[in-house]
Amino acid sequence: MENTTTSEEKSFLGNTIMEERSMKSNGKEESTSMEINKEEQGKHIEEEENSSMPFSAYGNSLRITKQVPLTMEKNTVDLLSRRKNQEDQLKLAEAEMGVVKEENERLKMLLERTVKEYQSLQMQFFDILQQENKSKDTVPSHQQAKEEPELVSLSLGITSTEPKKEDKKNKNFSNGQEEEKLNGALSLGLQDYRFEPSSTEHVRNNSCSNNSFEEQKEEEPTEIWPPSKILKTMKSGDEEVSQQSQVKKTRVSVRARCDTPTMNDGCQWRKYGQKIAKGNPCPRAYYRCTVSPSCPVRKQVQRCFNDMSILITTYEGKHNHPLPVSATAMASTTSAAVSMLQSQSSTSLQGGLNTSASVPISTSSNPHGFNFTLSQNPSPQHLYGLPNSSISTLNSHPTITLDLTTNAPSRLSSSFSSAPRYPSTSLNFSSSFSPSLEPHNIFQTHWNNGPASYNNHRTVPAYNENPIGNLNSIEKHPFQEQLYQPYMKESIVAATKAIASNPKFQSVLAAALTSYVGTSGGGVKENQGACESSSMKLKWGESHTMNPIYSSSQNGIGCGSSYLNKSSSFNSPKQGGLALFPPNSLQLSASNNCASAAPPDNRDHFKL
DNA sequence: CGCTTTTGACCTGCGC
DNA sequence: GCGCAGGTCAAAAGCG
Repeated sequence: MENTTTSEEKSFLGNTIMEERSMKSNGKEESTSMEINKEEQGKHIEEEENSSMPFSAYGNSLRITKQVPLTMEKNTVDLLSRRKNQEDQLKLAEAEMGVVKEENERLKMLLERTVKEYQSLQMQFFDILQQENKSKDTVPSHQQAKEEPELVSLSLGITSTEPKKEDKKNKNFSNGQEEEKLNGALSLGLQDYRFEPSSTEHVRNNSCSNNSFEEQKEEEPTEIWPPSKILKTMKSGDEEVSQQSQVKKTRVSVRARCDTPTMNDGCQWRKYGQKIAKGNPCPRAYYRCTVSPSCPVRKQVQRCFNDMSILITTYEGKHNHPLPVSATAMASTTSAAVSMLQSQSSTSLQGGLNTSASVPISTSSNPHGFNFTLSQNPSPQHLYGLPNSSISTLNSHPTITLDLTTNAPSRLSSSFSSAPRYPSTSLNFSSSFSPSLEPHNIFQTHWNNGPASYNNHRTVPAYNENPIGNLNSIEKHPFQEQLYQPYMKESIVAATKAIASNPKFQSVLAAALTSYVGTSGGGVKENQGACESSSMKLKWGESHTMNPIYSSSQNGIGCGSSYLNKSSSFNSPKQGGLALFPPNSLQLSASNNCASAAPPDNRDHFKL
């Protein structure tokens, strides 16, 4: 202020109003910013007023003296106008602060509501489980025995072990107890996904099979589970064993579009064989889980002959070791699918060997939702008039297919500029994601915090209380609008509808969503390394035909799996993050096919 | 050098 | 019992 006074004095001494004006306009004290606080402004004004006093005191000349009244008047007017402006600015700033505060409050409330909704959803989930447990009390003991393990395991398939083969395969275990310990102790969460065998959901044979899984037909010719087989096993006396055998062979097939040789599911796999299967010139690769030497889980990877962009990954078995975070997504999802299949199977068996169990897991109105296909029946059957659901049986390999390639409406395709060619849909899992579900990183940035973050976005809560209603309301909130990408909203809406019509779908969806979140959350974060060489980006709607999470391995195998893996050992086609996110859904894109060998440095390049 | 992939041989189950 | 197909083994080769 000292300088100001000095300059003003000079100005005043300069005897011209123009000079003063010039000085004021150029002076530092001129407040042009709202950032100046009231106190400073007050001082400023006061000093300026005082500065005018010396002026008259100096009174160097008559001429100057004569100008004093005019100068003072102008000065006063100027000061008043400035003060007015400052006050206006102050008010403006206060108003903005008020807006910000309101927004802050709104966000707080949103967060609280989200937390509440999450808790509510959790309670509902547990209630369902409890109800299921109650209903299970009435189920034959042998079935309980069969399904029990399912409850406690985060498995890709169903466990159990065929006496003969398993003994051979598990020879690494010193004894059965040890293995049991592993199975029990190492199980991860999300194991409680089960499905209520609601009778109303069964036996809805729909002949329409427009979208039946063609690949499934090829690979797994649908046929009715021969009653003779069932009878034979039942006659064998050891129902439990037969059940387990059946369970053991249950498979979960994931159909997803993927440019890379294999899908990244978060696990570490080692290829142990390759064969040309009948009906498909594309070789089928056989992988086994290498996270644990004794892990019985196997997976088969094969391209769809009709659409080479589609990768069919079939899982069988149950992990007997802790899974990488990135792998839990796929595991929980497949586990849920298996559980559903199992519940259906058991229900069917209960009902007199009728194998036409049906589970409506997809809806015609769910263009990018989950598409589950149960392979347990002779001919694909659509349940609930759902074109994408079918049941078939592959000998002793009941298979449930998660079809993540369903075409989405052209409208959707266009909205996601990038993947015009593959308008796929569905809730893909990434870590992908995935994305690189990503699932393949699918979500790293937004979902770093896992489920919690996810919930904060109100995706889950949205359908919890009032699915459709909330979703609709979401569209009205700009803030939420950003969070909810169009495809996301549509997926959720579709999922909501499906849930409304099928209780079992809740579990599946829950698992899938969990996968969604889980992958993006921990999985992606922890394992993105491998695949992000090309700065994986988690972009909503960016189109890439490849699944976000998928990464390629050294040999080209490795659809996004690597990016999820931290360890360098996770290179190759082995890993995965939940990569079930089709192009049109959550997508993680990589400028290149994420190579497993990608430098870890690029891990956190995910964007939403 | 250790791990992974490749690939031909072998094993197993099923249908005829 | 034979043939076919799916699935697995294991030695050799490749890769980092």
